[in-house]
Amino acid sequence: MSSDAADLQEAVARFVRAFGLHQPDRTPCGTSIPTSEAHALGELARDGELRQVELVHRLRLEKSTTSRIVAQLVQRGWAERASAPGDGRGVLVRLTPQGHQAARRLAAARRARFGTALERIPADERDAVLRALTLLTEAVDEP
Amino acid sequence: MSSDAADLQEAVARFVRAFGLHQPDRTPCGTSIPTSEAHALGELARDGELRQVELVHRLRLEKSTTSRIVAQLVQRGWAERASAPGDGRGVLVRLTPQGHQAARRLAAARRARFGTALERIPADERDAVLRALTLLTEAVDEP
DNA sequence: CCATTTGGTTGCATTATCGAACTATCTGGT
DNA sequence: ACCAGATAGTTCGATAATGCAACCAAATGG
Repeated sequence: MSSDAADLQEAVARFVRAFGLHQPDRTPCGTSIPTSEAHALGELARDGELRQVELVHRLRLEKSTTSRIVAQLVQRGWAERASAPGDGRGVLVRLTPQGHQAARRLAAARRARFGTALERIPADERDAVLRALTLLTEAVDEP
Repeated sequence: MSSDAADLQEAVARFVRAFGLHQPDRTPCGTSIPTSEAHALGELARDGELRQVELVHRLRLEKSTTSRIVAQLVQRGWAERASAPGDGRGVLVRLTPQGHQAARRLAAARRARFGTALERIPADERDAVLRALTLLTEAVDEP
């Protein structure tokens, strides 16, 4: 049985719905922060601080959208803007201590959600699933 | 190397961004109809006609949201509502000829998009990717 | 026959996204 | 040095999508 484009399309569509990616205001992980902020928070937690433009690239959003997301993080007291060293145009976004704490909560919620999912995948298939997802991401990614 | 929840979370996050699931007004497949309508259209094309409540289940959306999506399809002239046979409350959503045509266009666009993605996946991995995606969908789906 | 469940619709509130217009800064070529 | 063009951000306006609550109509089951 060889897979064709339609099968793949359908599998992706199913995944999107099953995972609840339709809900923009609630992360699939159950925390109460908006999805985009969760993505941004995750990236920021990874590096502690990031150029805003780097966030644009990682999140694949318009700079205007990204600017707003950062503004929201700042408003929550989770991040602060500083001017980027060596570039007067740039903004450096840095997590505050509360931001780091929020990121830890988010990470815990994610672990919970993905942990139970992982348990439902036969142990000897887990690496294959992860690998497949990575392959698919690269395949679907347009440059 | 065994996968853990964090790896899975990250892989999913990457996929979501790479595939462009953030854009609500344009399907990842490049057609100009809104994402939700595309999903609905796909399901309707599959069966020709569906109870609206069935659409609610398949799309995993609120009945209000679904009602609106159907209204939009009707407004485009792609679907029509009829009262469900044997149930005076129910609505039967049926694709019009133009609706079927739109569905074919959508299917073609999807094939194009997923076809090139598929080409980028090594041939001997394709079945594995599809299988993994299905496994993941089941794992992530909460009852 | 009435209470409850089920299927739908509409109004209200939130959130998200993009593109365009505008400002500020940096960079490369002359 | 200087100016044109690229780059980084912000703000504004328009669109889309979603959920919840309130409400109505039809079915169902004691």
